Amino acid sequence: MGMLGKMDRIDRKLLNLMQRDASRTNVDLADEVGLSPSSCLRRTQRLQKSGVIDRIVAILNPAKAGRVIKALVAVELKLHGEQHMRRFLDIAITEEAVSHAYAVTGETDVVLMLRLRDMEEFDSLCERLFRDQTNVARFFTMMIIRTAKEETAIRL
Amino acid sequence: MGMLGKMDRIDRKLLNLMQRDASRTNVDLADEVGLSPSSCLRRTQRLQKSGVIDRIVAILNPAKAGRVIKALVAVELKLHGEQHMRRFLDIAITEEAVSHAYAVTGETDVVLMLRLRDMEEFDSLCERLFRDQTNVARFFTMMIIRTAKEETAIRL
DNA sequence: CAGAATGGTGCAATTTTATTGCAACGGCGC
DNA sequence: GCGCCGTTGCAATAAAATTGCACCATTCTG
Repeated sequence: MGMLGKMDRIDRKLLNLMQRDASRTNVDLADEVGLSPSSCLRRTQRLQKSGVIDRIVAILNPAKAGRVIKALVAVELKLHGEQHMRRFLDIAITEEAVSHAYAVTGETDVVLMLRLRDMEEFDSLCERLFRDQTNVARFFTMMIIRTAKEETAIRL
Repeated sequence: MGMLGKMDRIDRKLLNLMQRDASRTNVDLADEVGLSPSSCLRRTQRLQKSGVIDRIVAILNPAKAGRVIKALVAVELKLHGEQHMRRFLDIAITEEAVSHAYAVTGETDVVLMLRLRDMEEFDSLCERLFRDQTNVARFFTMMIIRTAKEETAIRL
């Protein structure tokens, strides 16, 4: 799995740069890491084919694209079997407002991250996910007051 | 803030496509949304300048880049004032293993998302963040067993 | 140790893409 | 109707990506 061993300092530098800004041209990146454009390009292409770089995506400004309200919900299931867990997660991940869904250890069984347009969407979501027939014993809602850090990049 | 009103169907289509794969060429995108390359390019440039597109980044495969272990930690502070909250968050966000940090409502005050190389890193992190002098009353660790969904894209 | 094999590099030629000027088109208010 | 504004497509230009090639360093092998 880990391909860190096959990577040198320049690969790591490239990955760090591209995690910050992947819109830079190959020529630009090559200049910064001190390689020729062709050589730099071969590295980035190799990093993509090997899967170290999963994909290149556009990150939107949530405030300018709607869905401003964020919340975390810790869910405790009634039935704790593997199949019950999977069933609940399958339902949860189909919801557009659910951006993250994790099975976790501890007091609760599942943690969901929500991105909501408004509280009405929260209300209707709760009705769909946390009703009697969905195997939910209890759930604890944590509205996110402030986002101090939200970092998808992996430091290398 | 919300600039959704000024966007038409093609803008939304472009944003959805670019959130999935921003490595596609402008020519390719133009073809898919049914515009000429020049016109399509002007749209994507406008979306970037207006800030709807915050940035273009490379997403790495965590398993192939280290930091395989993920955990959520709910933290309850001793002192709940605004300045105490800020002080704790300021310390937390400087930690590389802390990928997300939120101030939240509910039983606890702060939720952290951790990305760890190994449990030793978790141990040392706890010593730095959750000691007496860091204003932490209690903390609840939830190791992430399974990631059912992890979506940064915003559906439009 | 010599020679081959492997992998990475820079250069230069070629192909592809991005960028820009320009005229035309459509909606809208006056 | 007429002009205004923003958007479009086309074509020319500039920039970037891609590829073939020869060269160099390291490692493997006999």
